[in-house]
Amino acid sequence: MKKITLDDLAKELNISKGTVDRAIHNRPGVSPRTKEKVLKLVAKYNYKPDKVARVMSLKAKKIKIGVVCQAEPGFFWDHVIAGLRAAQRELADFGLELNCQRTGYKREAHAIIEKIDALVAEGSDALIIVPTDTPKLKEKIAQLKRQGIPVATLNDDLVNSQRLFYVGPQVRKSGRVAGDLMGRFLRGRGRVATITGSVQSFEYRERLRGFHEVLCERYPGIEVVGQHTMDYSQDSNLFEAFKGLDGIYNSDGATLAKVGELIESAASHIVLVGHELSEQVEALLREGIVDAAISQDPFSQGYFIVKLLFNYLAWGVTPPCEQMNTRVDIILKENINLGDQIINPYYIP
Amino acid sequence: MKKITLDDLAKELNISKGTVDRAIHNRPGVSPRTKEKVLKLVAKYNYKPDKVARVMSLKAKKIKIGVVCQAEPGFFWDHVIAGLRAAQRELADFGLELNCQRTGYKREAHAIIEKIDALVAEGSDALIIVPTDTPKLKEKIAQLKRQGIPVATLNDDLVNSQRLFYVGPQVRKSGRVAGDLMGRFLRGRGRVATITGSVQSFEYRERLRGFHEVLCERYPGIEVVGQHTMDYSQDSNLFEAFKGLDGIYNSDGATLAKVGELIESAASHIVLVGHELSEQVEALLREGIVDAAISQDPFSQGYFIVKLLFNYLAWGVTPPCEQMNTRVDIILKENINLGDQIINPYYIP
DNA sequence: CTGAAAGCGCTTACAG
DNA sequence: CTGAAAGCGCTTACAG
Repeated sequence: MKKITLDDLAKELNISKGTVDRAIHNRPGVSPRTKEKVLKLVAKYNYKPDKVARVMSLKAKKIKIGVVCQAEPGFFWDHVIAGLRAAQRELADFGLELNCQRTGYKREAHAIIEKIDALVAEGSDALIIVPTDTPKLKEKIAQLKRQGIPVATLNDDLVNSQRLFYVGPQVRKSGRVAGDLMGRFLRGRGRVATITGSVQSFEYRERLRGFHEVLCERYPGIEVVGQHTMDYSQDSNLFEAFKGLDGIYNSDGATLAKVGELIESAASHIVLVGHELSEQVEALLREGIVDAAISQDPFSQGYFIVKLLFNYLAWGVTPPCEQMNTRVDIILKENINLGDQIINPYYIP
Repeated sequence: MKKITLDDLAKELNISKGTVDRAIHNRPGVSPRTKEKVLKLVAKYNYKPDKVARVMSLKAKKIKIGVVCQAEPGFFWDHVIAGLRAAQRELADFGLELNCQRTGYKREAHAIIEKIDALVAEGSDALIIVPTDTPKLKEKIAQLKRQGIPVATLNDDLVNSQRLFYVGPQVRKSGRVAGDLMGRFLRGRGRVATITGSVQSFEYRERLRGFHEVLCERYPGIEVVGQHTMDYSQDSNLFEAFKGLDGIYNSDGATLAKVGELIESAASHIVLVGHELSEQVEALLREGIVDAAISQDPFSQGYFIVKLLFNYLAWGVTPPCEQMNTRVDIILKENINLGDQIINPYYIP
């Protein structure tokens, strides 16, 4: 029942540990015959190298992961970064080094590629990026793959690229959840409007699509009477547009607090459903202005993408699937701040 | 910038590594003067022993955690166990051994204590238990603490005991969330009844309390017209009692599927809010019979309590607080099965 | 292509 | 009370 070691295998085959090790890890300089013998025995005993010993003997070698990550809005991305850092702390003793480069709100492909090149030059073994959907970036990812540098996508996927895997939300589903909430809160009837970011984005479009789908399928008594856009960084007055509405769905994750304030100043009783938490949104939830906020669990996005990529690099563990999704959390007045991250022993608030 | 090691400290003080090690870990046989010198230097450099090397040198020593855990209902506890196992797999190479003993639906103190004694006899370094609130068990926990065996409570806390920490849900809050949902789904008016488990339990009582609190505070137009009990293991017919109701709150986590089926057969449009997921409850959510199920994230309960206790035993990391809460997840038709556990690389479905 | 040996940074049994 | 040394299970530079 004792755990089998390299030494055991070497003794049984009457060869040295070094040779066994080389055979197992496909290192050059092992005769095919020897290699075969070794692999047979490995399979027989289901031998797995001891992780701790491996890290121990590789002390000098660091595993470097480079990150190119959006910086704004902070109420969302700060939590992603907190997750990245939590994983970094957890894995520091196992040789992980994380280099995190932040970009602005607009993720221009050229800026991302520039940061990627810098990270590669500095010696990154793998990259985590928040991509934009451009051919240039896809080509870059393919090229990195050829160089042996795997890329994982965070928060936004790049489906037809050579990226290794994706960690992030299911945006369409989160739109469907919004539709579900709106339908229930209005008991199936009323006039609603949608407000979305002015930027053309896959994310915003998919959310709206999910929202409309659910209204069509299950709440025919709800009429969508207006579709507005709004900019994260500019003021906007949709005051007039709110008249006579029963509900508003705010589908981008950046303007919920603004919309809430507009409604508040209009002193109307519109049901407001939107995405992402921030201090302001939490306050508006408490006041009853925002009725529900749907969160995509930013902390977990950062935390798990690092753990998954590290497992891949350090122990050769391939993730269970290509797309791994964070939760779609429904936050109401009564479950703001419940549990969640605080339970993670590496989380530092 | 190089990481400082035991050897560095020893060289700087012109003493041996062994002595430095003994001083740092409060092991016997170090003169006060030497100890002081060492600790001063440790503080100066903020020296932290390398975790990997520590585990490496302690290979022979296992850290044994014993678990006394409820077994039923399986739709809930199976996920707790899955979480325990996930943590076990993650930490196996670091010396964790987990021995999990399961009890039945009713957690009799004497049965729990029996299992505790067996686990201690077998050499457990620490215990995780799902307690019942009896003086005997509290006394047992105090006694274990005196023996140097820390106890963590899972899912159900024992507040005035000597337990080290608690991981589990905030039951009162989850009742409040239920009240919030009921109020919103009924738009603030209607007749509702509550159904709870027939067992006297802190958990059930607190949930009902939270539910009533929110109705009182925020939804005066909702009238509670009936309070029923129901047994997890017995049939029950509340058919008549459902007449004329707009909503039902099912506060125990075990009978939601049953209540749902009763409502289904009555073909009525009662809003049904309850706790915990199971295959049947998921089916009822899809059919629209159950309107919302509130989950307390059983997987995380199992996963994190093991990680936290292991961190305490292996590296001396004390958890950030005494009570660590898992999430209060709101599950509707549209966010069944979204993300969550699958993202954990050690989760095996 | 293969082996013997040193080393990663701790811990501990043994000797003094 | 203190030191010198062996050992945990891998990896790799070096020698053959």
